[in-house]
Amino acid sequence: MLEIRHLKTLHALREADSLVDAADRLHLTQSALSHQFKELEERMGMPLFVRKTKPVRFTSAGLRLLQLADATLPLLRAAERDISRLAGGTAGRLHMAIECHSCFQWLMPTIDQFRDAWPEVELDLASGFSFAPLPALARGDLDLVVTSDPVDLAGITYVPLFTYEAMLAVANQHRLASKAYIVPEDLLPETLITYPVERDRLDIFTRFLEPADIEPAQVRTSELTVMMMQLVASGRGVCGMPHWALHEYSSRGYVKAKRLGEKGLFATLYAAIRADMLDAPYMRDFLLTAKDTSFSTLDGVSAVR
Amino acid sequence: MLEIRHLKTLHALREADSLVDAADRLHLTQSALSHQFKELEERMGMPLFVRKTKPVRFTSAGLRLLQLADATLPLLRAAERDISRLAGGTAGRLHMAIECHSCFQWLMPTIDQFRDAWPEVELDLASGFSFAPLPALARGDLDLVVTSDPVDLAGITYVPLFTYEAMLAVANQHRLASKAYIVPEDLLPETLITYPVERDRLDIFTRFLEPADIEPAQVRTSELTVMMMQLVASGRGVCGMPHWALHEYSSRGYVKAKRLGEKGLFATLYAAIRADMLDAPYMRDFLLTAKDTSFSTLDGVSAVR
DNA sequence: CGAAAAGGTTGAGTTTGTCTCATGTTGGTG
DNA sequence: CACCAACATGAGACAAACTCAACCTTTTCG
Repeated sequence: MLEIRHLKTLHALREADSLVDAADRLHLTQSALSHQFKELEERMGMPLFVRKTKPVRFTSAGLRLLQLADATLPLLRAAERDISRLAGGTAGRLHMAIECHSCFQWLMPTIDQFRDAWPEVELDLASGFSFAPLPALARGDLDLVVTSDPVDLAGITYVPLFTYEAMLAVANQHRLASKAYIVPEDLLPETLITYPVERDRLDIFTRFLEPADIEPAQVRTSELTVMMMQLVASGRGVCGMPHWALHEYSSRGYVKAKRLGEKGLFATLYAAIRADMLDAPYMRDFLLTAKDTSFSTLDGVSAVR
Repeated sequence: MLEIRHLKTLHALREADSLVDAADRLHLTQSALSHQFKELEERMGMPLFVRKTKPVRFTSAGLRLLQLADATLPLLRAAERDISRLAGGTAGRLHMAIECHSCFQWLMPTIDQFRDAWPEVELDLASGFSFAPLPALARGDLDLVVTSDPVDLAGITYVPLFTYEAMLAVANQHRLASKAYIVPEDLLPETLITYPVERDRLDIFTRFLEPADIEPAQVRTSELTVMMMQLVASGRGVCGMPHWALHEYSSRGYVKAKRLGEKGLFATLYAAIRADMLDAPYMRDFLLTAKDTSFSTLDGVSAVR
């Protein structure tokens, strides 16, 4: 019924002040506009503007449609721009979210580097998200989610970034500090410090304590890594943490990092993206950059920054 | 380039879970949709969805267009609904603004009555407007403005509602209370109470005091009519006011209403509307109702409510 | 005052686009 | 292996939208 062409014509007519002028702007003949309006006004059942005046005057119906044009045409242009960016591949959008709470410090250098290489790509990082990130990814609201447990979802692929060891941070003089590795039972009398998230998103519960059916004496949470290290160092608890996040503190002798289980507890971080985004050159580059950065961070004799 | 049809098809495709199904909903053949998408994807330079899966899976580009569809299709529907209301004439919109500060109490019974007669018409009354109402009327943001000074504006017509006399309210024992009528000089030593609006919108200045080049000893403002009457009754000032607004107070002996000038100061209230709205039946009826109500109010032995 | 210019309408003819119909292709399934 | 379901493709039908040319109407200006 109503077409975008009509909205564009109305819009042009407001800018111009006659049909002739508007036709020029639209690269059409004046006759075309006349026909167009005749038919549209017939369909609408009333005139849309008064032709005799200069500039033309719109009727209430015309004004209502202009209002619609003002609301929709910009949206349309924005979408078309986004699409052509997607097609071009040198620019686009990269809205991220991270599930892994201690990934900030690792992600930042990646982002910094990426921003230099792809200044045209619109970067955004949703951190404290109140929504489920994977559905948002599938819906198109997000473009990349960093997660450690890949769930099978149509259209979503997981690109492994790196594997790390989750370790236990204990105070230097802690009774566990001299053990070769930690077993679940060791945590029975301990206070465990975690990030304030659900248990089933913490590997130390899902893959270490719960399989052995062990519950620590106490569990407390903290938002900040430094705060957690503070608590651990002063002997008020222990905490599980990626060894690369721990490195900064253990290498300076603040705390000791202990292996969890005889063979260690390893986890892999994945970048979840929509399958078709694998083709976007900037996405390929981001993933490579992320892997590179993680290697230098992991082997890092240098402190994590 | 991009057409509404495409957005509708995409939308239908998301609800359905195959091209065949979507085609059914749109009352088209599957072939039509296939052609449509082929051409659209060609224009966009990339696929919009994956066909092999059930339900279909959208690519990033497809999701972006769906987002556009979600944003624009509702706007479109709303506009079409408004237009068909305008055409039908039994329903529509009537957003009003009043320039005349003391018109509320007069307008209310009109509105009450109108609402009963035209329940389908969406009524709104913008009172404390920070914007200029007449341009808003021309733009289509408003549909009716009650004003006492009609300025010539393309496409705007003024329908006279009623003529009233502006009078001066004074305390019963006031020195002016016994005069047959008030002359500008009488106000020289007085405190004049007005509504808090610009002077050039107050008839007592523009058409009574300023022509005689008289300035009252003091001018103070008040928002509420009752408050102004209170001040007048206790002898702390005088105020100009439509006689119908004054009637409630003067008829009960709280204040006295005096004529301004020998022949009185008369003003006419107009309803400003866009010319083409004169044809809308509900608008015609509103204007008639307004005139009727104003008559009963004006002759009103009954108090204004 | 009359002619030219400018804005708009209308009808005919042409182009373009969009649908249907018929048929071909592909991937999964009893 | 044949069949089915989903989708693709080509040809033709039809409608929509544009251009061209002629015509009407109002304004402008010598």
